[in-house]
Amino acid sequence: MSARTTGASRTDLIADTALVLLAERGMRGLTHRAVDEGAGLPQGSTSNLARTRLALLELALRRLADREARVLAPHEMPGPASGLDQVVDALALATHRALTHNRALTLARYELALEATRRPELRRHFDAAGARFRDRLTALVTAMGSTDPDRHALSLVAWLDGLMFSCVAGSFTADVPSLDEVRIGLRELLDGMLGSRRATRNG
Amino acid sequence: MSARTTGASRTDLIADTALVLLAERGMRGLTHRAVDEGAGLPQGSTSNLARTRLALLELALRRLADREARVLAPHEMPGPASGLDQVVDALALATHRALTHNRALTLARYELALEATRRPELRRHFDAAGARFRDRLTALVTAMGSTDPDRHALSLVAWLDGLMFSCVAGSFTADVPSLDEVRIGLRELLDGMLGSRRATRNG
DNA sequence: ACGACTCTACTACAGCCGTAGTGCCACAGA
DNA sequence: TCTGTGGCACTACGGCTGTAGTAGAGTCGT
Repeated sequence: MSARTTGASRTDLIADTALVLLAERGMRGLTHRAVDEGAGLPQGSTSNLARTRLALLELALRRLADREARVLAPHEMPGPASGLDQVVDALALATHRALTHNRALTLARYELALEATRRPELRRHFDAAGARFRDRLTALVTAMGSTDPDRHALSLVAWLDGLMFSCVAGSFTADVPSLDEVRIGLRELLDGMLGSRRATRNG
Repeated sequence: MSARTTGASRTDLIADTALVLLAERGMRGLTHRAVDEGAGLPQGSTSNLARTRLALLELALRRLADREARVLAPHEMPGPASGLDQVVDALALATHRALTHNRALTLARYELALEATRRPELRRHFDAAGARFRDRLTALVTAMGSTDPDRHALSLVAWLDGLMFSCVAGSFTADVPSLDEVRIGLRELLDGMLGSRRATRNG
């Protein structure tokens, strides 16, 4: 309740508010003044912390990467040594959470991804964060016997990201698939990629 | 040529310019005045044709649906009676074109999809257009022997849309996959969905 | 030929946006 | 205690945005 938030927590508050605004009002709704108001801080606070608009976007993106890294933390994700089922479960769970509990964060990410198309500074941060996740997936499919890890990792990312986008902003907004549906679909994709030899093993 | 464009062609010119602006400058770059300038029309033209911002967005969305409908026209897409290979080829080609020749249109679609999250009027138009495509896919996978056509159609849309987003605005911006890579990935997904019985048939 | 109607060009205005300048306060080091 | 240093609150301003009013030109039916 201290109206006074200091240091890092103040920065995080502003960044989180920016992410919420991105999700709720889009790129046009993110302004210095709107963040001040949304965060309950006096006018000028945001403008002071992030002097330019680009600085504000970078702040939000850094915070987004932090929070998603926590969600996808290594200890949450199975290592390359794990079985297929564990990988499927972990990925499906993370995806399902992004559609429900973390919906706002997911939306904000797409807003920033589109903006990064036009802002090289953002794109750099974005690619760095994405590469970490992609490399993890590449190692995973390699361990599973993929014959073309890079392409398979792309395929996997595309399916996961596309499912999230379709359910959050696309033609499937109404009904979010259940965790089981995500799991089954993901399993099918992996079966197709890895060949039918391990297709229906369950366990 | 005539600096004077009349009637429907004028409307289309304004809508197309709006789509280009969405792709190149994003939601914040789409303004009545920017469209005037981009289209080479006198100031006030866009403001007059689409009095409010929502009207301008609806105009752009209608035009987008028209142009995409032409790309995905029935005679371009194989009917339910076609073989698996024809379906894969047609979908892969349309997707690959969206990444190369129609990249701007694809980007504009994602901008509008995100905006539709917050504008019920846009969402209605959007869902109607999406439903037509989805229904076609549902019929297709049904004809192929899918055991769960709705979920498989969603899976297919997710993969296609996710691939496009990842390559146009995501972590794979740099290298667009070749037409063959799209085809192979799509084939793998279908194999997984439909079971391995028709997996590697070729021809 | 003429009047009604539509489309176009131009202008006005209130509000909001990004950015930057300035003085103030709290706290750390000497 | 004095002083400097960094963050904070507040204010200013030029520019752009969405929206709307109005008058004139062009078009069509009769």
